[in-house]
This record gives sequence, C-alpha cells and structure tokens, in this order.
Amino acid sequence: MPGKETLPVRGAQGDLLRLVAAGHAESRAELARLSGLAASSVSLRVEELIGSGLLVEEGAGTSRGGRRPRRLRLSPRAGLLAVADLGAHHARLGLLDLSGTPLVVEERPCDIMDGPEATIDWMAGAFEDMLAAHAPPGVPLRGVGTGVPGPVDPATGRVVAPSRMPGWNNFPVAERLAAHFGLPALVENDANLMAAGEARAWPGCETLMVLKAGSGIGCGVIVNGALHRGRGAAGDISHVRVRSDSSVTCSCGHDDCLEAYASGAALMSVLAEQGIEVRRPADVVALVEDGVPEATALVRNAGRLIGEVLTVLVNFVNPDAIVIGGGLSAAEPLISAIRAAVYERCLPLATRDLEISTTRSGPDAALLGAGSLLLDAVLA
Amino acid sequence: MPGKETLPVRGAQGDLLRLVAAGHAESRAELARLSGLAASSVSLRVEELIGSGLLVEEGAGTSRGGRRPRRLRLSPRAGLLAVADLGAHHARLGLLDLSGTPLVVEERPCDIMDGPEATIDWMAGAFEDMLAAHAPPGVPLRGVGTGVPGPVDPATGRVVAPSRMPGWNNFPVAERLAAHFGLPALVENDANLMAAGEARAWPGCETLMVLKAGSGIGCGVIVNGALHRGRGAAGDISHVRVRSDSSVTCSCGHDDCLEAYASGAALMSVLAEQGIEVRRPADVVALVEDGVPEATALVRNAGRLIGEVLTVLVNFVNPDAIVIGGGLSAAEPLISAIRAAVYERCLPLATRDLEISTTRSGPDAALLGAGSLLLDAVLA
DNA sequence: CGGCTTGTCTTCGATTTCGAAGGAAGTTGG
DNA sequence: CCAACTTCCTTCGAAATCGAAGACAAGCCG
Repeated sequence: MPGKETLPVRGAQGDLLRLVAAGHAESRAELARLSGLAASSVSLRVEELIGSGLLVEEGAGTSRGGRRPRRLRLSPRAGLLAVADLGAHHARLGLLDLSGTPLVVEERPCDIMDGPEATIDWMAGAFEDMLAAHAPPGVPLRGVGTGVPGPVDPATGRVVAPSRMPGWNNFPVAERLAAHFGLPALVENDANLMAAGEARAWPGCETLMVLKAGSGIGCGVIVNGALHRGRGAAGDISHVRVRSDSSVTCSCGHDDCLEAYASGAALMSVLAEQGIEVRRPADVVALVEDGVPEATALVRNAGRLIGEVLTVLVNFVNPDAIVIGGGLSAAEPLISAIRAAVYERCLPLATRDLEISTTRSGPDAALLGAGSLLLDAVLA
Repeated sequence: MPGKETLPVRGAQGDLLRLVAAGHAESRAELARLSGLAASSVSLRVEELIGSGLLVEEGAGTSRGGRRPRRLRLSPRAGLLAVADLGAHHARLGLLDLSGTPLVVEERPCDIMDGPEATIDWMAGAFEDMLAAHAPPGVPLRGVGTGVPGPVDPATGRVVAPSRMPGWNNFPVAERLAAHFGLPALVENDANLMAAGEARAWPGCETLMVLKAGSGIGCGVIVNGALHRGRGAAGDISHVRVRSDSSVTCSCGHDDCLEAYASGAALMSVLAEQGIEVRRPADVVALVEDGVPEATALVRNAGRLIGEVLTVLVNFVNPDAIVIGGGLSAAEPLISAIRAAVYERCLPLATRDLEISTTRSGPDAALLGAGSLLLDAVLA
C-alpha cells in the first residue's frame, strides 16, 4: 500500500524524502551528507521509507572510488502531480510522478480569454481525462499546479494586474484549484516556472536568469538555488526603457519599453506591416531559417535590445548562466545578438564564467518547474 | 572565565548562540521557535551557555500577552571583533562585542595607495592600539574584518581588479589578516558591508538594495535576508550605460558609464572645471545646502541618472526597500531625484510597498555589517 | 480582587539521533 | 594478483532530543 495515506512530511523522514524527490540525493551516503544526519540514522529512516513503499532501491550508482552506492528513487507509486502551463491560446498539460518525471504530456487548445472560472473548469476536466487514461490504479494524485502568463502574488496565489489576461485580475486561482481537488495547489508565473524547471538541469549553478522569449518577454530568476519571487513581479524586464530612435508607446503607458520592440508580438506586428503573414513566434523562427532578410534583421535587433537590458542585470546579479527559452529561442540570430551585447558591455568579472545558451529542459521546462515547486507544497 | 577557550560553534549550543548573536532571538521561547528545537532542549543548552559565561540573562522583555520572557544577551565578555572600513584616504575602525554593539569607533587618515602590505600593517597596529586602550581585560579578540573599496572574490578573500586600488590586485588580504592575528578574518567590498549592516536595521525586509553614493557608486544587495555576492562583483551599477547627449569615456574603457556622470568624483571634477573648489563628497553636499545652483543641478541630474538605472533593477529584483548611504546621501535633491525616477517609471506592483530612504545605521553601517558577517565566520 | 487567557520555562520518561567500529564492495597501483 | 585505500552501509551502546504535563508569571476584564 504505497502511501495512499498522507505522506510523511515531518521530521527526518520528510527531510530525506524531500532530498530524494528534489533530485539532490540518490543514495544513503548522499542523504547523510546533505541532511546533516548521521549515516546510521539515515539508514534507519530510509529502511522505513522503503517499508512504506515510498522509496525503492534501484540498482547501483557509479562508484566514487569505493563501494558503489545503492541508488534510491521515489517509487512511481508514491503519487502523481497534475501540472499545466497556460498560454494565451493553448496549454500544455502533464502528469508527473513525485520525482518530477513526466508520465504523459499533452498540448491542447484553450482560450484564457474565456475567464478564470471557465478556464479552471476546463483544466480540471483535462486533468481528469488524463488521470483516467494514464494514471496507474491505486496511485493517488498529490497536488495540482499551473503556470499563467502574468504576475502572481506569491503570498496569496492570486493573479495580479495581468495585461494579457482580462478578467483574471485578483482571481484566487490557487484557492479554486485547491478547493476543486482538495489538494495542495500552486499557481505561478510561466517564466518563473520555466526558471524552476531549468534550475534542475543546471546543477552547480546557484544563480540563473531564465529568459522566456515568446509572444511576450518574461524572465525568471534563481538566486542561491531558489526561485526569487520578490513581490510577484520579480524578473520583469519587458517594461525597461530601451535606447531607440523612434518612439513607441507601450500598453503600460510608458514609451519605448523593451516589449514594444523585442517581443514576439512586436516582431509579428512589424512583419505584418510589411505584408508578411505570421501568426505565432514559431513562424518568425521559420522565416529566419528560410533566410528572409527582414525577419533576420528584426530578430537580430531584438536580440541586441534584450542583450543591452541584460547587461545591466548581469553586472548586478552576476548569474552563473543565462538560459534562453520560449518560442523565439530557436532563432540563432537572437541568441548570438544577446551574447554579443552581454559579452561586449559587461564587466569581465561578471562574464568570465558566464554561460549563455538555450534551454536544456526543452518545451516542458515549465511543467517540470511546476512539479519541482509543487513538490515543496506537497511535502510540507 | 567567559570563554577564553574556543567558542561552542557546533551542535545545538552553536545554533542557539548564533541566533542570539545575530539578534534574531532574545528569549528561550524565541530560540525554540526559530531553532526548531523543543523548548526543553533550548532551556538545557541555554543553561549551559550561561554557565560557561557566554550568555547572560538581562531583565525581562515585553510581554506578548502572557508571562514576560527573560531576555538573553551575549555576554559583553564573550569576545570582541575588530573591524575596519577602508576608504581611499581615511579609514573607520571599531571594536564590537559579539552581539555587534560597538565599544569604540574611530576615524583615522590612511592611504590605500601605499599598497596592501603597508596598509594591513597599519591596520593591525591601529587595532592593537584600540584593544590596549579600550578592551576590558580578559576579553579575547575573536575575529578581524575589513571592507575595501573594490570587488572581492568571495571564495578566496582576494581583492580582484580594483580600479581605485593599484597594487592590490589579487592580493590575499583575508589570508594575511588571518595569519597576523591567528583568527578568522573577513574581507568584503565596502558597499556589501554597508548592505549587511543596514539589513539588521530593516527587520521584515527580506530583499534590500543599499546604494553607496560617495566618490564612487557602489551597491550591495540583500536577497532573502542574505548578502548576494555573485562572483564578487554583484551589485555593480557603476558601469551601466546611461542615456546622455554628450559622450564620456569611463576608466573601464566603455562610453557613458553611470560612474562617469553621477559619482561624487565625477561631480567634483565638473565643479572643478567651473572653478569651484571641492575636495570630498561632503563638500558637494555643503554647496547644495548653501544653495549653489550649479551644485544642486548637478546633484539632481546625478540622482535622475541613478534613478533611471535603478528602475531596471527594481522591476527585476522587487526589493522591499532601497537604502541610500555614502557621502552624497545627505544631499536632499539626490534622494528626491532618485525617488522621482523610480516611482515614475517602475511597475506599480514593484513600487507599491517600496520604501526609498537614507541609511538607518548611519556612518557605521559598514562596520556593523562587518561585525554581522564576521560573526558567521567566528561562529562556524 | 479572582478567574481567564496567553505565553514562558522546567521536569521526566520515551524516542530519536549520534558516533565509533566494523563489514561489504568497490578502485588504484604496484 | 594482491595489498592499500576509499566509499558505502549497518550494528549497537551512549547521549541528545522530544513532547506532554505542569508550574509559573504575567495581562485582560468584569
């Protein structure tokens, strides 16, 4: 009976379970090092966790010069997480086991303009479909989480002043989800989720900036290994004023915001003015790959503007890496223009070991991040 | 015999001592809440710490509705810290007890241009003078720390690529100090020390940006209550490109750095060109207070430029407060120009509860910060 | 004043954790 | 191949920690 009841989240067992689930530890020895507990205590608790079916021993790890460790994993039967990443016109949805490994990921069309009530109902229905189709019998759902394309107040789980989500302002999304499933629920900005997901793919990097370049421009920040939320808007770079000859007024009311020049939406509207039909950021990438000069020039300029904004932040934050994801990140000229700007203008101390590259987690980064953060809520 | 021997830094006693020393806890009950230990265990360990003369009970605190707590303090006889803040032409030096309370603070002229060897010898001599004059007999020195006006590699305690400290590059300052006194030693950038010092004066603020506006422009960042060091240059804002009509080349080799327009040094050189004699940032403040229009306009412009740079960082980091210190911070027009720029251009979510004001810890902020950080080294 | 509530601190048996010692299972290097 | 070393994991008595119960000391309030 693998933990149909509540999970052991308190005390030493909970600590050890968290370390394994978060992917920080894979063996009793590692658990001892990271938890600060004595090796003997770790063995005792791990034996109990295996006994209750939450952990499983799975083969041997690689030796570090001595006896090989016996690898520990979270049992796939310990529970499931249902996660989603809401976009403007479609959503990715997934089921993960408690170690964050996806069982199934789907993309379905939806429309957040229908408002929060309808969208949450739709999402709940989609989750139930997926559970019916893919969840092994007897494995309980432990938590639900979703990303939204707007700022979220970390204290309340409410969406706050979202520019692309009319009708959602101050709606208690997390509360509703929690009530519907009777489970811990998580709501977080989509770029923040991407950052949390990437963080697991960049071991050794304590400080990370993860840029989401899609229709909008978002950024998530990992500081000291943890997501930095600030007041819910942390990581915002879209409304930074950029140096420009012309003058464009942004939806926020100010002039010359980065978003008005370098977001996917801005690029698409310029292309449309030139009579080139594009519907999504991926179409822009396709134009660039086809060598359409107008598109390439636009994308390169967007990269330069983004890079100039990043220089300020790189000097200030000194990240270990900048990760670029989102629909536009597949466009090479964007990446190279960002790299050029950052390496040219930043302090040598800040760029000496700085890596700038595209996502390692791919399109599921946000779902993985939702799993990672949701785990903290489930095991707490 | 109040702990002439080594301090108990390991295990529960160490944890409790740290909590009291850092100012987080003042009673057994608070210690129990913050340490996670059972109240009974806390009482046992506290009794031992009092027995060994490290803690003292000092009167009663204020009731929170029930019995009044018996206040705990670090014994003034538990030990001393010697701390310094090196500037270009003068240094502040102080002796603190282990709870960070200053016994004595002095300002002495010195010249870091004499190079690291001479300066460290000078500092050691000054510390020994002060100890002889002010240290109660039998109270041991537990650690030594200093701030320097340049970046410091957090891993090695070496000064790295300092623009205003020729001869210091890569010099192992911390190592030398530690060797000279045979004690834990700390070396840190001066703005970072200011930030660590201010952090203790802003309880409830998890994320803080502390600007040091003096001859140069520095900034220290507190994220989640801890100093964010990055690669040693974190918090740098002096080499951000600003929007400007003219074009000035900075010492870093790039054009139009903030430092070249808004630092105290830059203001002084402009005033000098106009035939107005000034020798230190305080003289600029005096001119502003005397209503000299050239000085006021210059300072206000500097504030605007600094504020525009801060807008980017406020949107990104979402600090709870921006604290402005350093020699120029006494100039009202600087503060109000910074406020105007930040409140005008930042996202409402980021500025809603943002406080922008001058230092609460005053001119000793850096010394207090050195004490705070040094404590971690001493109790570790 | 005397209950009532809230919060602080101690006592003591039950439980958990520690740490030293040792066995198990590898790697490294003659 | 064997000896020396490393790392991983378990065993078992000693020591620290927990937590429930209660004494103690206030503030609150009629």
